[in-house]
Amino acid sequence: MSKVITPRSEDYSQWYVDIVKNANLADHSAVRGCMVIKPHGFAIWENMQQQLDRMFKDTGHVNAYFPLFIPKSYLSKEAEHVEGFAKECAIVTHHRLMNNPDGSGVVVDPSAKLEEELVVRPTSETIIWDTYKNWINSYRDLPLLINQWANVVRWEMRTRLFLRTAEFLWQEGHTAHATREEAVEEARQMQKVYAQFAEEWMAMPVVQGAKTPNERFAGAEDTLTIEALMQDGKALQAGTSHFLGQNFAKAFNVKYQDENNKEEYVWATSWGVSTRLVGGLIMTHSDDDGLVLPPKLAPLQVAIVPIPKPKAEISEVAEKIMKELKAKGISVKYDADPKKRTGFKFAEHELHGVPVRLGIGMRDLEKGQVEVARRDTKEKSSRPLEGIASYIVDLLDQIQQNLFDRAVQFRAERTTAVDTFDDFKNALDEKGGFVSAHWDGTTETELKIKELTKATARCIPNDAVEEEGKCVLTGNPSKGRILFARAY
RNA sequence: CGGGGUGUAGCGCAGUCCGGUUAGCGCACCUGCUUUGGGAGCAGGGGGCCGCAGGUUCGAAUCCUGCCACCCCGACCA
Repeated sequence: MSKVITPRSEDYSQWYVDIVKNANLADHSAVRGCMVIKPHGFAIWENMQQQLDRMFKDTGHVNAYFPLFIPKSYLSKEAEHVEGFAKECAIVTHHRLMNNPDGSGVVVDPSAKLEEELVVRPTSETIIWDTYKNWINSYRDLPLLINQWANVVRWEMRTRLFLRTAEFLWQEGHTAHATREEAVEEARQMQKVYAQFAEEWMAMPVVQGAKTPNERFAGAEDTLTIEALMQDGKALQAGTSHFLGQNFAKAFNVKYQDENNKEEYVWATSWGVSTRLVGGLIMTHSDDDGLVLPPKLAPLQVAIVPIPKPKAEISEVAEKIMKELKAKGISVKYDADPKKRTGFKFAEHELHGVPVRLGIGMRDLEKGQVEVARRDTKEKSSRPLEGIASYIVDLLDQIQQNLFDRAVQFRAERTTAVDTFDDFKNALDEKGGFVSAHWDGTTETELKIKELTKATARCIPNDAVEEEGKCVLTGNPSKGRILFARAY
């Protein structure tokens, strides 16, 4: 039986699609640019949501929900203050259908034209700030720390499963603060929360940094980002946290009175991560046998397979192990389906990314053993039944750590510091990955580099050291290195 | 929106150039037997408005016209 996954070396893009489809995560929808997230894919997203939500609440945020439809005029208000807001949107113009007079289905009722068009939210800043205007009067109302879990729609010209779909699920935090300092600190805090989630839960190392002015979110004074590196050497913007200054407060007239009776515009942040993270997770860890999931986010952590088929003695042992594992908070399934062959089950669990598989056969039981297979390294070993549950708990931790270490090592191998433009181009062509280089700080140079190499400025790393140097393209003076990469 | 490509069974494809029996193959699915410690083998079977709409023709998956959808590469973006 041949493999169902295209080896990565042949076509990375196809490899990624193979995994998404064969592991039953998602599919293209019949609706333009949208995707259907299947149960197994959604379960991963749910686990992400659950942990992120916990982290948001631990940092003082609460959830709320705002409308899907945004009157077009709200976006005009934003546009007056902000250049380059999102323009690729779905727009609602009518509110009724009617039977087609010629009998062929339904048509839009022309008499049901909306007075004002509604835009399906591409992001919620405008409607949220229009609402905040009514919620904020006094310094006592601040800070306002709200998050929303929602779907948004952007009429992207080109879509890619999980990474860029016309409709996607995300969370967007929108906060209002009395002072600039507090808002800046909030934006930094959320960047850290995202980085911690990416590294500790997704086992996906990220670079924390700030976007260059050119790459900033429209309307932001500062855009903080976490940047991950995929196995094909392309970078992925995995999350952003924006310091919005007073731009939205001014656009929507959101003011508060301070202790001295003085009126002041509030300071704002917004931050978000999306189902794109699921794509990032797949592209960070998976291999030619399918999905590889970090134990902390795997919908199923342990699969127990009877070899060669279910038997009373085996299921008895399996039940006992399951009980112990469940008591330790581990999700586990006994795959006793007699219709599927053993080898098929092995392959299927690997395809689905189950971190640990236990194989139990009569031969093992006679020796008081079970077979333990780990997904990350594909190593198999026989372990004594005695104490197997705590062994597995440790093993899951080890796998989580190993995935992270492996990804860190990969990133280190694909990160190159260069001082000449030739080296810059060579590094991109030969290794891909991040290229660390001096830059003169102008948008003009940044765009020129993009034009010549297809690499964009990913970020100015938070931990960049002050270092005198010369811009890799222009030779103009530079105070530090920033990261470039070809990106998704 | 520009350039290229593809639409044939649930999925992947051949057939189209050069029109001609009943449209074919692999995987998947159903039935039976044999298997069963790494994606089983054999035998039998079910499933098609050949993207849609026109046209040419005795005859169209195949030729012509128009439309639609999807994919890849750009531009845009989380």
